[in-house]
Amino acid sequence: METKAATSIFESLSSSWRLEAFRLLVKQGPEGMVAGDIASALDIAPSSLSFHLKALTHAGMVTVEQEGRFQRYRANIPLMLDLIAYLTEECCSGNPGKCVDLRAASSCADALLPPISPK
Amino acid sequence: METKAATSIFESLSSSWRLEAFRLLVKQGPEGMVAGDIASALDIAPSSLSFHLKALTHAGMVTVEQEGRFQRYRANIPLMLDLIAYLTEECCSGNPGKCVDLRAASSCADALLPPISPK
DNA sequence: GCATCGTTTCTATAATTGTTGAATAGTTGT
DNA sequence: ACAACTATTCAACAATTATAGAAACGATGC
Repeated sequence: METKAATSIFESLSSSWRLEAFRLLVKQGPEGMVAGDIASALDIAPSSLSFHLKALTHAGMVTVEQEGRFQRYRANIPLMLDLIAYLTEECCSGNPGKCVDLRAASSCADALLPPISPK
Repeated sequence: METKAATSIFESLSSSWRLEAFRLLVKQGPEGMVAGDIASALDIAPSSLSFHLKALTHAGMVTVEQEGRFQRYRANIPLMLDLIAYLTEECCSGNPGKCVDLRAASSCADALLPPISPK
């Protein structure tokens, strides 16, 4: 992943509306949600939601598919995982020992970083 | 993690300067880097870097410690991992089957999400 | 104490982002 | 073709964010 793509994604998650919408879609899984239902769930003006969904779509974090007169949105989980990989890659320059203490301090601990191994 | 804290973090990673600085610090590990070295590495004006490091510090993604006349910055790895946990929690409402295909599509695959288990 | 070094803060300006309501466009059912 | 429904686009305005250079601040060494 390039820096530009990553900043675009982070920017897309940097507003409350957009983060809440994305998390809602992550929770919803492959089923996704149509725009109107998202607007209802978040209690946001349709035009405002459209603005934010467009930002998420442009960043690639959500996909949209027409479904009759509805627009169905879905979270792009693979991209989310790629972003996580981008953020954590080269952690401590791949030096095993340096990371362990830092990992232990997280509430989610080891599950979220690739297994410790020499570079 | 609350939404507000998460958006603050995403916002702090949404500029190229800040993302590059943070990744540099992640790579550097516990050793961290002093402000001047970061500025040199990124080729950015000191006052501009200070502005961006302040944003990262305010979001909690980096810590700063005085070291003689230098300021040493370090990435907050545990918070990074907490952020990842926040982003991935409740994925597909904890419904095992729905996630597998999505996970497989990522270049980093299964390592990055908590093990699949019923809610 | 004074000059120097590393860094931050201040000031002004430029650029970007978010909000709202009205208008527009596409889809469906009659 | 028409009216109803879903959603996006547009336009104007308000608010926020980024930049660069100058000034200020704290720490160090002579």
